[in-house]
Amino acid sequence: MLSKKTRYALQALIYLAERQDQGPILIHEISTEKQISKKFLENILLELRKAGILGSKKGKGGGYYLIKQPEDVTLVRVIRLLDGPVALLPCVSLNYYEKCDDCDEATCQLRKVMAEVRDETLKILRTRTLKDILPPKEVSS
Amino acid sequence: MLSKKTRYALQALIYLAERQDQGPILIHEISTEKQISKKFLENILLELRKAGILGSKKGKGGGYYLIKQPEDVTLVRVIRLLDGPVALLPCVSLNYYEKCDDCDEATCQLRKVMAEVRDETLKILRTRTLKDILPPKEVSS
DNA sequence: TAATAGTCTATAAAAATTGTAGATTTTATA
DNA sequence: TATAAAATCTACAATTTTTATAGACTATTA
Repeated sequence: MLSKKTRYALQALIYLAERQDQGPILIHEISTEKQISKKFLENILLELRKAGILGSKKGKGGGYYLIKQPEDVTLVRVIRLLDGPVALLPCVSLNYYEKCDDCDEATCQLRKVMAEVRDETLKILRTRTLKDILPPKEVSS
Repeated sequence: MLSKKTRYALQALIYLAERQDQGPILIHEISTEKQISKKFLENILLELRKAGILGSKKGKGGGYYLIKQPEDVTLVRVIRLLDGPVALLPCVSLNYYEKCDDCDEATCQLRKVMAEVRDETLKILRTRTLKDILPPKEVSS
């Protein structure tokens, strides 16, 4: 399961993507609109900024804004940043690899299955971006 | 990531599958061989028994044994039992569904992506069984 | 220079995971 | 039939992770 942190991050990113031309948006506004604890959201937005996805401006008229195009922010990037590994076992994680003490990697069959799961998951999460999860435009009747 | 509980369960199942013809195996033996806390393992084996995957016998000469054929124990079954949902969001979980408070299911685009991830993951985990993760037979030279 | 708004460090609270204790029940067998 | 063996059950404890908060600090604007 994705953590709340990741889900909050995605919600905030959607909010900012929808207002990309409106200049800096207040943390407070996002936290109110999306019902996310403001202090918690601060940390999340900061991480997204440090990762180069968001920009920020301090002081009056400040706030956060998307500095990438929505189609350039992959879901896997956000998930890894806030949630950590995508893989189901540390020993098959590409970005957070750790040897597992219980399996011999050369022969462990579970590892092979989990590597397949990872690959199929990545196939999807690497190609889908923020743009793909923006709400569909309303069509008037 | 799979929990230790699930990983311990899989290890224990492998151990028992390899000894399916040897009658009941002691918890103590599995815990020693696989380096798993005995008391913790007790709980796990009990869950597997209640789920109808293992059988047990009390008293002298007792222990646990596999009551299904390894090819009939899917990985998804074990994972769901010990770990819970396979899906990355509660609102796309087939077995542990919960409405999410932050998305409108009809239009939420993230939900669609996560449903795809779930489907691809299930494609693999539903077809792979305990038999598939047993160690390969040694081939003499 | 006052008000605004993000940044930083640290901590606290809550939840989930992992692990333990000890009494109880069942079974085999001496 | 008494004894030892081994799973079962209930409850709790410790640890780790996740989620949330506090408050001082810095930068910016007007």
